Amino acid sequence: MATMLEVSRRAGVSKSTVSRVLNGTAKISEATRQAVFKAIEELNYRPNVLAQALSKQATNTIGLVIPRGSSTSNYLGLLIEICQDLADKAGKFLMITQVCDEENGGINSIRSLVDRRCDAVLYYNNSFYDQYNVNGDKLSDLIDELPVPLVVMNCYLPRHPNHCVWYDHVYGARMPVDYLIQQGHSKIAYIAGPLNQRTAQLRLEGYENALKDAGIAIDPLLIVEGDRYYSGGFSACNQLLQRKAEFTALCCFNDLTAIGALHALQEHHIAVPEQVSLIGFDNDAVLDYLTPTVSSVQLSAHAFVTHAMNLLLAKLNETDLAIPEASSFTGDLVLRQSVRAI
Amino acid sequence: MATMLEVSRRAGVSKSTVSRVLNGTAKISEATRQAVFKAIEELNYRPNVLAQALSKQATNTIGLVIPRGSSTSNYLGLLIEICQDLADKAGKFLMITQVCDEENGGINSIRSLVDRRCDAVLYYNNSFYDQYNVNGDKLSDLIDELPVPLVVMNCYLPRHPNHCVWYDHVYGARMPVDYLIQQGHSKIAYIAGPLNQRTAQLRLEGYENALKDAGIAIDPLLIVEGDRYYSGGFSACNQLLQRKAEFTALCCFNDLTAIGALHALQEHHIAVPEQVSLIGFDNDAVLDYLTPTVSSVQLSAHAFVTHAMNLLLAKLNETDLAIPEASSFTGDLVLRQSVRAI
DNA sequence: CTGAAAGCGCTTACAG
DNA sequence: CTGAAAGCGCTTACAG
Repeated sequence: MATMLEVSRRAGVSKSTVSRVLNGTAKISEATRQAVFKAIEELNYRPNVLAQALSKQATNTIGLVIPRGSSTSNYLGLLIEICQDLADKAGKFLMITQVCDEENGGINSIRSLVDRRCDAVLYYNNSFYDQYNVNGDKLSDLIDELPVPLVVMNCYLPRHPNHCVWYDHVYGARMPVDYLIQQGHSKIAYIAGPLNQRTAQLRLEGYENALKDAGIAIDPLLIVEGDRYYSGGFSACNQLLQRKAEFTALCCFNDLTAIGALHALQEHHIAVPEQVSLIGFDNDAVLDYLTPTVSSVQLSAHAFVTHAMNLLLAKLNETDLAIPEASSFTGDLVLRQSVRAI
Repeated sequence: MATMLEVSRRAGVSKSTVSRVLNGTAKISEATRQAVFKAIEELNYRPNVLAQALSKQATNTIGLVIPRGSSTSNYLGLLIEICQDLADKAGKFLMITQVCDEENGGINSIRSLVDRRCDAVLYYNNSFYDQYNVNGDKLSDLIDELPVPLVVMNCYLPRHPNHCVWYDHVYGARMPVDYLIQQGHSKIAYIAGPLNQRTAQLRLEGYENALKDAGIAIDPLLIVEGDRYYSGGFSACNQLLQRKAEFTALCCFNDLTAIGALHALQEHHIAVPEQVSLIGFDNDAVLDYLTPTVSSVQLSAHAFVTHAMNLLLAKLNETDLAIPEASSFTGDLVLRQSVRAI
């Protein structure tokens, strides 16, 4: 790998001149410019970005920490793609790394990006290991300590509301339940996500709140814990059926759970929506192609991620985004064949 | 951000000593060790990885270039997770970036990782923009030119067979067709992927080869182009039905296509598998939860990615993996309810 | 318009 | 066991 010094010698000029030609940071005579470019070409020279960064004390890089265990959803692809696009537009290099210390909530991964002198870091919290939101405190401490801006996605930090962007899972999860109640349902079952996961707790809370507010008693027999995968939805639904507790509607932690449940219902020849109305969560594209098509709640991942990136870029420019009340996102209920009034 | 110099002053020693304590690269008296650690603690010091890399002339980093437009599949999650795990195990930092120059096949993204002095780069080619495999030549040239090892996934480079790992799409795609023929089918339709994509071309070729080898004429009326999404499978299948060309089996470019097609068949009250046998490709987990469950071809992404990473690590150690014949991967046919003999 | 020199924050022979 | 010095490959005042 040729260095700038070698280029300068070959071109018969000084390093400084080569640097100036490359950065367009001073007027250089056309002759020397040509000579420099020729030498660069001949030596196949490429600047050492590390050295540049060290010297300039800036890397022009944004770090993104992505969660593990997302191989079952396409959320990750969206997240990365949106961040990449916005980083490109802002002229920043996006350096992505995956959480390597799940038990520690990814703190090490964030640190590692900062150690590489990212100008700012974006972190997606999958909340899986965060039963009591302990990571929340660690994250808050980290925000105070880090020399660069950190924006946290999918987690609400009371001490740093303007450093995070989160979904209102409670509200999102009660929307389908509210709707079902409005349609005359009162025996509404729920298959939760893994309840050691904060998102799962919050969504269950939404389900319960909707029932409470409607004066419907919460029946523990109508609540089962799934695992956020098809298989968990399938077996949870089978459990539900075994219990013989009647229900006319079933809400699920996510779409995979709902699809697993649908399969269980169909195996038992329980007609959807005639006998049971079904609603998922996430609005996966496949729902439109199932028979029946399945209703769901759509969280606008696009708006969400875009907001987070813009918040980060604003912090970089120290023009903190005027933050609307709270950077909280809810969702929309998307109705399909799987639901009917009673 | 405290520097090593500040730490050394606070501890009353030289920079060299601090460096040695941190790297365990020399015997240091316990007293000074303690003093150094104390100073580090007090100053909240973290080494500048950029400076370390520049000085050591090594970054201990592996670059991974991921494709765009993968937001519809969960392949990306798998790819990243496996690479991250293996990098962790090898004690390397994995630096991920997404292709930012699709039209150029990601060459710039690879370069940008090399400019950041990654010790080696892994690149997943999604082949979408590679109708005539032009990128293949560019990639081959790049391999010759780069100062570090580059391993290319999902693309066969004739000049560099030991720098790439690829799926045998032709063979993979003919497996279901061979099986159907063996089960007595001869009127087998096919919904292709977008045919400007190399993978789609190769899989179509597999379908055609199977028919040819069985002495079955290829009927253009039984071939439609989809778009690799549900919607394309749905409308392609509708086209197929409109043509009134009879078929007893339908193979698809991928599972999304098959699911879209299944929906179209069900809307037309065509029973699967009684009237039409259906086979997808990729073996998405959802297939087990559809009604009927849908057969597919499983490419072992895990083995594939693992092999690629190991190849890269071997190149880093200059102990080029003894490469079996060719780093080519086929798949397995996974049979489910959607297929029956005729 | 161009060069010599100092500096970015580390590591590592070379001495002692 | 420890320090002074040179070097990694750049950038950027400071001169001219």
